[in-house]
Amino acid sequence: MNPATYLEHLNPEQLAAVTLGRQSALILAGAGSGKTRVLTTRIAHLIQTGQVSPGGVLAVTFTNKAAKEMLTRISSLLPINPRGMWVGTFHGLCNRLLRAHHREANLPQLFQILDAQDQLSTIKRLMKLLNIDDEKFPPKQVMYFINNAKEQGLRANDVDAPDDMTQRYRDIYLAYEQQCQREGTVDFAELLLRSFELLSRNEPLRQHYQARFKFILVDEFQDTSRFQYEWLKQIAGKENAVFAVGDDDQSIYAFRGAHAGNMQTFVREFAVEKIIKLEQNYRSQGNILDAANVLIGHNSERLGKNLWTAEGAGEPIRLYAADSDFDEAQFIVEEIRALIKDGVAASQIALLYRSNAQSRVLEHALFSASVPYRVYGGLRFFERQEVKHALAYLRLIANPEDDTALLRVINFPTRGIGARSIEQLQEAAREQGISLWQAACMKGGKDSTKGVPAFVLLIESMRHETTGMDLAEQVEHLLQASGLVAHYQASKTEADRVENLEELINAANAFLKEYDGERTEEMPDTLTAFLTHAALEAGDNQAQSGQDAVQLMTVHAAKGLEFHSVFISGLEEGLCPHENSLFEQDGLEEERRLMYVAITRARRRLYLSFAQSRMLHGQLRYGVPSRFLQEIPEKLLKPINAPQSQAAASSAWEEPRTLGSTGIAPGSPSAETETGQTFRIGQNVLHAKFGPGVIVHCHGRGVNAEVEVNFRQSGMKRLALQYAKLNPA
DNA sequence: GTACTCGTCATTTTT
DNA sequence: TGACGAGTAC
Repeated sequence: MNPATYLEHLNPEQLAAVTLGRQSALILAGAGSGKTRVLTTRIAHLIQTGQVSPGGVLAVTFTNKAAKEMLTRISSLLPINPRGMWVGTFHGLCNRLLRAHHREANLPQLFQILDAQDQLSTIKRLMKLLNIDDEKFPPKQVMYFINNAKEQGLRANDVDAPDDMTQRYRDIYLAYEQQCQREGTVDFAELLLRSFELLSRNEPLRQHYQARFKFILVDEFQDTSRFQYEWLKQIAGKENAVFAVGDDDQSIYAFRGAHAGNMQTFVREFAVEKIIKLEQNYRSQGNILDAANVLIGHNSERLGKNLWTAEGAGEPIRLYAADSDFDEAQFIVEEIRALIKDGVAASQIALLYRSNAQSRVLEHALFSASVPYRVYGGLRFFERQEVKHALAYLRLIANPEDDTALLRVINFPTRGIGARSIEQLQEAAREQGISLWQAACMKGGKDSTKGVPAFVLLIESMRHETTGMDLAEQVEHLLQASGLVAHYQASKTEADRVENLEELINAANAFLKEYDGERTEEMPDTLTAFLTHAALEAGDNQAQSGQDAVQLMTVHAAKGLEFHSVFISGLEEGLCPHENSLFEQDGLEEERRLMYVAITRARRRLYLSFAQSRMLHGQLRYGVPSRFLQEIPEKLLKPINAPQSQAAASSAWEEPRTLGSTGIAPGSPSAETETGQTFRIGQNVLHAKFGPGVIVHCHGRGVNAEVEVNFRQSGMKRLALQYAKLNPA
């Protein structure tokens, strides 16, 4: 394509970002401001104008989906083979690096990648072996400890252990480290750490890559963790230009290590001169953007940005106050039907919520009204147990030393190898410092038609019979030979899993088509490549795709997407913002960003709703409208109703309304104690006896001050502040 | 080994 | 409320 053509439709800021020379820059790209376009156009432009060859480009994204999208869009701009470019997730790129330099990284070339499940089961197994009480040391905590250490760049021996407890954790970490090394397995955090160490310890290698990647681009920079940032520094060196694109207002993954503060650090450490703000929004209409802008304005830790649109104000934001979660769902379904009737595609309607538990009522209502819908979340394809079983057989073919895989299938389908035999194997393996597979092979002997010897034979014959087959044939053969298909077919309750096994053959075929022609020096083995693919991208996590259906998902899952119409439901204190977040550092601001992300998903129509009562954990809870609703200017909102039920009339709703017509409870109906301590509706409190709860109703002052509190455990209580030991949470 | 019961737990999640 | 894991009984 002619450069003039693809540069033509960019706005001035986008153009400046795209055509920036070789210098580090921070692009603050607001929601819907065309950041992917900027990224891909820049890469195309750099190559087109000869500033760099494809091999000199490194682009990092957070999801495989984003990486794929980027490659597709670059290919549509440029007639080049994008293969020379390194575009991928942090983990994908680390994998590539480690495969290419496995010797230097002290790994077998065919190392296997453990997903979170595998990692946890490895830890559990190890702890059992070491006789560690899993009550005192919950395996999940151990996993968290290990990953946390790795995220700080620490090996087991580097971890500070001031007390016995930590020391014990460290011991397990050490054992885990050794176990992985023995098995040739690598977890997600290890991919990062290992490749970081590879680069930092191997100067020639580091220089090689630093010389190669002249232009480094990072997408969703606000989501980088501290360690990922260090990793970037390592590969970028001092000379190279890092082009970081991100939006601090959309940082919603702090809970899993994202550190938006990297943006400021980056500006400082990379001597960034150019900070370009992309503020023109091409997605939402004015009212929606105004609401988003005002809301996010309540956050203090911001780099500062204001979205605007060339389009008109559009429709007002609709606000619905529901009596109950049931009523809320009912309302949403009615509106959805009306929208669909007006010609909006069902797939252009999204139903967003803070936590997955909220989807149930909504699903139920949609189902009853026979509105087609699709729920995102839940198990992903490669995480399903039947698929993991099948993959375990594949893994054993590729590498029999893989204890995790062996344990997974040594007795699945059942073949008479009980817990005792397995313990014996583990015992033998530990004593002699060998793998379970080796121990199993030695246990040969008398009757090779049963038990462990039969299993050894089975795996070996599988390996022989599959040599020479292509990947899909191998998968198909293993499914049969292992007895997996027969097992599931025979099952009454799990027969549907056979479909997924068949789907695995399709996945193998699809994988072959996509990757086999492009075998690289880093990845000569198709089987390992496929297993890596399975671990690194677990596949879709949406149920039944296809079909035009309403989309249900958490706000987190909606990031990066857009819809004609968006419903944000459950806007109650305790849910959104989530009560747990209030205890966290920067928690409330992150919740507000979440709300910001949710709002900016909508193109034309936005519905906000809350319910005064909601079934949660089997208990009826009375909620108070989210403070975020009060932060949105009233003039942008159009109340659909005022609450009318008896329940509503007798509860918090009777308090004077400062916001009048919107039906939003005021921010300050409060009760004050003699000592001057005040409590207000919606506030989270802690009671000495009843534990945590939310204030639902306040009345009186001084010695007469009373509050009604909905306690998490014990439900509604009316307390006289004079006596109750109530503290703000 | 499997089917059942009981107890526990309950944001958000990609790689 | 309901999903899941561990433990128990056959």
